[in-house]
Amino acid sequence: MPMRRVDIERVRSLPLFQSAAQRTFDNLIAGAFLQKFPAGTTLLMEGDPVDFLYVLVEGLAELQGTWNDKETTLAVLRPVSTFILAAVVLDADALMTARTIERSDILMISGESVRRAMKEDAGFAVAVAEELSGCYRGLVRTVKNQKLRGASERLANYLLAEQVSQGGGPTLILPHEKRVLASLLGMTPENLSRAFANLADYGVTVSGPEVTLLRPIALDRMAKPDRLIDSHLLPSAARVGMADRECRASAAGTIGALN
Amino acid sequence: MPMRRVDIERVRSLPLFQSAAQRTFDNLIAGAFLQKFPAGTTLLMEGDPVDFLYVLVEGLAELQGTWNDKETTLAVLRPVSTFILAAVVLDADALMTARTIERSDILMISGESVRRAMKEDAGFAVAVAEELSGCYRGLVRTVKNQKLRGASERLANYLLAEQVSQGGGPTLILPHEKRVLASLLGMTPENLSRAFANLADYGVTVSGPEVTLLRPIALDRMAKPDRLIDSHLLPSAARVGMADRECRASAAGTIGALN
DNA sequence: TCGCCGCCTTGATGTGGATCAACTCGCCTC
DNA sequence: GAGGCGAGTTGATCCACATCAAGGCGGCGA
Repeated sequence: MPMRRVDIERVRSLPLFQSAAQRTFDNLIAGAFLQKFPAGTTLLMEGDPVDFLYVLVEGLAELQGTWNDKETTLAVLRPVSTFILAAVVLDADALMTARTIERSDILMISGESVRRAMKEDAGFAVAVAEELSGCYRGLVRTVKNQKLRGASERLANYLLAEQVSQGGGPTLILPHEKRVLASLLGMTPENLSRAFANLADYGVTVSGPEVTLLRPIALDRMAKPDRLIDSHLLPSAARVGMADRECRASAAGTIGALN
Repeated sequence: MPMRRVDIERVRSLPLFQSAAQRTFDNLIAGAFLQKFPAGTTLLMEGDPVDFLYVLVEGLAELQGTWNDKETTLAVLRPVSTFILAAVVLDADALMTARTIERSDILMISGESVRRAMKEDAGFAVAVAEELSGCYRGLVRTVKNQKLRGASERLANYLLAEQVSQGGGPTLILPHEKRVLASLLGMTPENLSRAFANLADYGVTVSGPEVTLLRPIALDRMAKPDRLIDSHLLPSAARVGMADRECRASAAGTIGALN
């Protein structure tokens, strides 16, 4: 329950908190608490009022949306990222359900104190606006990805993005069940299997959670990744700093800090 | 080119600017200019650097995304709304193309000065964060709408939303060409026609741009609108103020202030 | 007034993806 | 080690939606 110094440092170094005054940051974490949740825990239900800003410090979590008994995954979050920020800022009800995928450590910061901190510390308010801008742009990418691409194209681009985020080697590990990936990419599990089968022609081989890209150039040619949809291809690597936090948000995949 | 007092007042009363200090506001519009554009003008191309925050004061505009020679409409904007805010905050390239649909009056505010104003005026920075939160949530609704509903369901919900936004009468006027609507709803024009035909069973009759809902209850039962997707059904109408700006963002339709 | 040109509609056909059902395989329990 | 999951794959079928091809209709310019 009490935060370790290490965890505090990790949170402090998030873009969201980096430019906040020390006093602001102290106030924020003063009333916050770190909690461990087992896999599969629902942290927050769609439609519920949101009392906390959540920070995933360790583990894996998922944001999903529901309608008419259908369910879809909107994002998979990995550490360290914040979520539910927009609802906190507006003090509104959650539009998405948040669930842990793995056992996770989650920091919960009072929403009320976040709103207060924004009013008192312009630096923090700016950071919040920047974070939200990145989230927003991540979602724009997601919508374009959904509306403009077919299923295998979405998968191909997801794989290419995962590849770079896992170091660029030819083989990568799917970070979670295929069923979750299918939902994230907007298809059924059955269809994800078939999409993988299609990509075999482009040198994609699958073995359990392990995917190897044997012909990355061929795959790239079919995937046609685009910097205005797929955030893994950065403009030039020059601007690594602040404003680039957007780059953590991937259209098809793990959206860094979503809400 | 010089702004009329009326226009200034309209802009000033936007949620984005309401809580800004007078001095901040004056600085912002000092370097701004109002310009008229004919219908079909491209204001900003996908991928271009963004130098201005745009405010649609009069007319109708559209935001679209492209990939691989395909095009899709992400939002239709009506006055008064701002757009391209997220890109301005991050000083990043545009992810969407902005086009006028009708002859429009557009106010352009220096992006640089917006970023400066945020740092100097915490009230304004908070307003920007709130605006972005609303935009973000609008997009979450859009994604859910897209991934969870079928074409006729999307159309039905669009019509119900338009109905309330046009005063609640049984007949409403489509604000733009059907082809744009089709793209916005994620289908082809041909399919939009057929979707309208489907809805005939639920009392929807179409005559040119004029749509009449003869059996709103039946239509509602098939559309299954949901407050977590369709923002036209507000929680309680109690909170009309600030934080509720989000309500202007409609999942399927005219997203109030998008970027 | 005629004729052209978009927008919209309608029909015929094709296809991507959903659905339903069966089967495998690894894992966990007993 | 037998049984029983639940995840994943595979195949058969179905359906929603896209695509292709005409045709109607209204607006606008010559």
